[in-house]
Amino acid sequence: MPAIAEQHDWIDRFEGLSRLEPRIRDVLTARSQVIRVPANTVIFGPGKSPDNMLLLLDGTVRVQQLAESGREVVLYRVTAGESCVLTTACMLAYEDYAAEGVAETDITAAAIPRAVFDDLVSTSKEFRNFVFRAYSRRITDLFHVIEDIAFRRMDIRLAQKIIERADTGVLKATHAQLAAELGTAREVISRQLAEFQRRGWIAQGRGTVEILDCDGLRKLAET
Amino acid sequence: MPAIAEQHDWIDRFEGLSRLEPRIRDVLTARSQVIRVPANTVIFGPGKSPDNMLLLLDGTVRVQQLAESGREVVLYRVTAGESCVLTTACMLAYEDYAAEGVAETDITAAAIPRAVFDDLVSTSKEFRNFVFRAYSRRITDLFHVIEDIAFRRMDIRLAQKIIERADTGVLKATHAQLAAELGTAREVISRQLAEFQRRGWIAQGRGTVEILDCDGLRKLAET
DNA sequence: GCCAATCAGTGACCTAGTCACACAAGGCGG
DNA sequence: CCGCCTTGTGTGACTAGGTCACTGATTGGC
Repeated sequence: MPAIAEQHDWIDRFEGLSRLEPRIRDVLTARSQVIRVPANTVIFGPGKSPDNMLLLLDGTVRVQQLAESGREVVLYRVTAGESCVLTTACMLAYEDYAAEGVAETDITAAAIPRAVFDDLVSTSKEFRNFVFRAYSRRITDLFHVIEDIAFRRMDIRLAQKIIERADTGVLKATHAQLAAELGTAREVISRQLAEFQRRGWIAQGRGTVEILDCDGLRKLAET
Repeated sequence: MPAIAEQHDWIDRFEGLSRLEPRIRDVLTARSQVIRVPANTVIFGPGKSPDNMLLLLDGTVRVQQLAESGREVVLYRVTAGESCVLTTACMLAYEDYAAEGVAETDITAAAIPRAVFDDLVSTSKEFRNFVFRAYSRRITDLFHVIEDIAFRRMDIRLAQKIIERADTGVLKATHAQLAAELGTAREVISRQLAEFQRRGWIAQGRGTVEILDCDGLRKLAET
């Protein structure tokens, strides 16, 4: 059986939980459970609300909005060290969401049952802060999405997305995936990428975009 | 001095607070304050976070997103009997919002200081539910905005908006205001309204839209 | 009655999304 | 290794929506 300190270990991966009251740390570790979920699992979605709040330990969860037309937009990603507060919102769901959360990689997460969540919110000021800050962050993310979609040009948004998601200089994604990411149509992406290529900023392969001139992209993205 | 029952009165205007624990009702009334704010006051916005959570007793608050370009979108409205949870989010602000809340009419609201809010969340399960439900509702609203902007046609959105906001059959709003409402440009509204008029669905005046054929509009809106 | 501010209409032009394709690259069973 | 199927990409024609630069109309204030 692992020592208490070891059990507590994962909590420290959450910035917002570092100052959690010791007593609360015990409750959190004792009454939550570390779970593993394979990539591409739908964690929550229309008609599928989970009964646990998830604190992501490893991997990323993509939260996206689906339209009846089949088009999509990515709203935000939950990365390791963050909580999926919308899960909480789903648990208390006022109405069914049109959004879904998908495991983008294999993930491990601490699952906090609803009752425990309620208990923690009630008894720990630090946990309350953590939860409200997480909400705040997500709402800010949504505001950015709205601003982007409503007011920014596609070429700029695409350039940003490429920079943001191509850590190694090569982005593995099809045009269709990038379109879903930005809430537009595949053809639009194809045309924009063709233009980027013509300008020598990128090279394309089947399912990949390679950055050749990051500065070129960045200059556009910062417009 | 008003009787306790009378002091509690406003609480009952909030559906979500009807089952509040009696002890909590007392705290809420004793430690919150009813305030009045004239129309067009900016309640919160970039660089202006309030230190109270507001429960709206009368009037409406319009929450809108501003772009540097000067364009706007209305995100949602808070009406009497609802709480302005984003106010809370602002209080704990993770980051400055690009959104602002404006009193659309003269309003009266119960202001709950931050400390009291925290206290209530901690001690009352009913109040917690109320708060989380309010968050959930707002997030749902934001999802709808995203869906609308990203995937729906302007003519449909405009028709819906007209129906939604013209209770008496006459809508008092300039083209520019409708454009800000939907996050588009004034010219687009002008052209769409001209088309609606041509079809005999509406009549226009300076700053007004009169519905002539609600069924016509509705048929479009339900597409 | 005049002026300035506000509101609405319009054409030209550009960006974005839709539709209907053609075509190319890999994957795989035979 | 070949044909075939799936998936990914390219393209032209067209519609919808957004921008720009105007004009003209209405109205409230002096």
